Amino acid sequence: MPRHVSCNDCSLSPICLPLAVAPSQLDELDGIIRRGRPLKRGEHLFRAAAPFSAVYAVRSGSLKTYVLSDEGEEQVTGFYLPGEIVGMDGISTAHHVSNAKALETATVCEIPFHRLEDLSQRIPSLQHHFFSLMSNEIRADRELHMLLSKKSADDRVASLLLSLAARQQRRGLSSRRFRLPMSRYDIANYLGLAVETVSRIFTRFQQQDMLLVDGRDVEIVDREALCGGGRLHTEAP
Amino acid sequence: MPRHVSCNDCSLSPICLPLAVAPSQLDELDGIIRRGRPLKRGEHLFRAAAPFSAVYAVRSGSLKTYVLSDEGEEQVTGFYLPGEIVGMDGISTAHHVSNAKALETATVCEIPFHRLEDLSQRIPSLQHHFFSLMSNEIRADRELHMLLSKKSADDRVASLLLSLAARQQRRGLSSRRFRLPMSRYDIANYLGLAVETVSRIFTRFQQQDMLLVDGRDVEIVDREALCGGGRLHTEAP
DNA sequence: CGAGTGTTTGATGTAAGTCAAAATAAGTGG
DNA sequence: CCACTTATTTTGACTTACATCAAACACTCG
Repeated sequence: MPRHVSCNDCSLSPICLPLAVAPSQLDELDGIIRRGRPLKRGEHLFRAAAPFSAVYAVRSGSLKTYVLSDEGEEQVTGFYLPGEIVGMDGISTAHHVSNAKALETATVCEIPFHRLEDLSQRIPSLQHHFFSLMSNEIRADRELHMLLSKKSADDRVASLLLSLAARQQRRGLSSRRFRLPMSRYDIANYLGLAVETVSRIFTRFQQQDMLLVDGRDVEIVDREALCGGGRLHTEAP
Repeated sequence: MPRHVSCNDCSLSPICLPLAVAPSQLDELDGIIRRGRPLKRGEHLFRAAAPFSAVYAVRSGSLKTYVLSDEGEEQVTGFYLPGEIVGMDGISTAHHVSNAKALETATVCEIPFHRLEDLSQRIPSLQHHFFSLMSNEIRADRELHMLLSKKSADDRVASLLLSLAARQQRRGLSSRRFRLPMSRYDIANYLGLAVETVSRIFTRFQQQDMLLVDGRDVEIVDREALCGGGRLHTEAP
């Protein structure tokens, strides 16, 4: 992938920020974006407490965000795939509150936030889109809240798989077969489960012919069953 | 409380939207705000799937937001106290995704969202403040995520009590003694616990001289111990 | 090719859920 | 204002889903 592809030429533009900007104004957006060198697996994009100055659009690869509790234990708070925006939780505090780390080789577009704010003053649709993006993030968090507080371990894993599948689809990729960018440990941590539990659920889903698993490669065989929350083809009473 | 108090005269203005608007422009903000009749306990401010047209600033009383799962079970997603903004999760979808219900008699200021967007185009600090507000919401959700996926029932209840205390303080009220606007059921639901568990924890906190509880009236006796997550005065190893 | 992660599988423990029922509080209509 | 109904809260006995502990088994990558 070329280092200095412009928004104009970027294949992600239909699902990224450019979708909110008229073609005639796209150069203005393009002008404030800084394309960085690729991050290697394990490298940090930003760390908690570092000054907040920008949000980032993932161009390739993937990242996870996490926070450390007072006791130093890690909590994975999100996974970010190409076309998604990471770093929006730092806006209110002037410093980042989470850490962002590459799960694999990844490239991001850096969008200096104060310049994005300036631009949003002149491009109403961009302001609106950014409000929407943040609102989406809030909505996703509410769903996660439900997942963590009400749903079984099976439901949680199924739900994450379906979310990843949907996000693949949005990029025009297969929603049936894909490679998980994150470890079982990260999945478990994100979903509030033990690694062993996640591993057992993957094998069980496979035994129940809902999923084909080969390490990090997964194929969703029975989408309906997964939607039904892991409970295999149960009928309502 | 008078029906048509303006932002100028509202005691909440230092912690509400007006804090982001210069006094000279406050009338413009004031002009788009609609003050509704009080909501009675149990009345809905908005319902999921209803068209989204506004966000709301709580002026008095309190509300909870909740979503219903496919199976019809309720998940409480948040509590909103005076000075706080409710309804921001509907921005991206053009319809509300959650329900908002008054926990007690409550009054709100309705802020038509498209007019707020227009105003934000002209008042940069208002745009920034609104980005901040949403970012704050995201950050709070991340903390909740940690709470739900890593922390014990004790920690969760303690954490909610401390959050409510902090929000009391922001309004200039006592952070030691206050009245819980929500039922044990709502607390349990919000924190992903059973009602019985919450009730037991309240009594235990009282036995451990951390809390004084009389129905919904609480007094935080040992703030440190609560911060320490319910684990009574544990030292770091 | 060996050291170090990451993943799977099995055996056992426990925090918190569920079920049941009493005690208390909050409405509500006569 | 009081009797009655309906919600909310508390307490106790029992159950369970998932965590934890332990150990073998793959990758992968210097």
